[in-house]
Amino acid sequence: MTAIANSRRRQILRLIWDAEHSAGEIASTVDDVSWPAVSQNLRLLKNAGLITERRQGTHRYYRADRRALGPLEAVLRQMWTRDLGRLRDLAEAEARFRRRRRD
Amino acid sequence: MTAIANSRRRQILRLIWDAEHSAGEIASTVDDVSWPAVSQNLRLLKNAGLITERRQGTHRYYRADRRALGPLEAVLRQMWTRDLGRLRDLAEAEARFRRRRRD
DNA sequence: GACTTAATTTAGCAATAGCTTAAATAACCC
DNA sequence: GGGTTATTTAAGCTATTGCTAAATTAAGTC
Repeated sequence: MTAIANSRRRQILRLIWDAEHSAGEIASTVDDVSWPAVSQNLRLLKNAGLITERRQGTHRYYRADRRALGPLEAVLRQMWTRDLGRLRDLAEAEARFRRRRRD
Repeated sequence: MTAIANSRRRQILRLIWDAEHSAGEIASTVDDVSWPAVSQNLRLLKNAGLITERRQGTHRYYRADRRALGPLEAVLRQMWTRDLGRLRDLAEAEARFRRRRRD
């Protein structure tokens, strides 16, 4: 529960929702944060049993364990679409602002 | 989301799930915690829009806003029954212990 | 108005969460 | 073995969280 209470971790979960990704891919996608921070969040998610880890060579691939997430899945989906809504609103406000300046 | 990440607040929500209760009733039911602490958690829940408040005289009655909780309801129910399970397990372990001592 | 009861707000404190930088591990390649 | 790449662990720091005790507000009663 506390695992998905954090927005960075929700972002990570979204990244590894449909397909597995290596720690490096995740860390370079999530920005404004260092690699170790991402690694720590991955460990927390794994300890909570919400993601799976597959090691291959020097890489570690992570993936959301949707079964383990249970009813949290619905909550996550709601929050993700809400985030998208906020982004869209921001973009629209930005566009209105530019249009007004141009006129 | 962070609102229900806290076990005290989940406990409060369970108390005011089916019927409204006054702040005092809630505070005296939830134990190991002071009134102000309960009051603060109630305010947090209210700011998050998850509970409603009705004032009558010197009393304030709170109640869970199940519509606002949306998919969080399923998560809460799962956690509550899980807590019950833990309590039952504890009780059973306790019983086994006593039985063994009695023999 | 003074008094009681119900509840909240304020101030301050201890524990925790999440981060950063630097050091360590682990698998691979030459 | 030495070097490189991928990732984690460790140590330490700051911000936030949840609490308590004390002060405050608010509504009713005499």
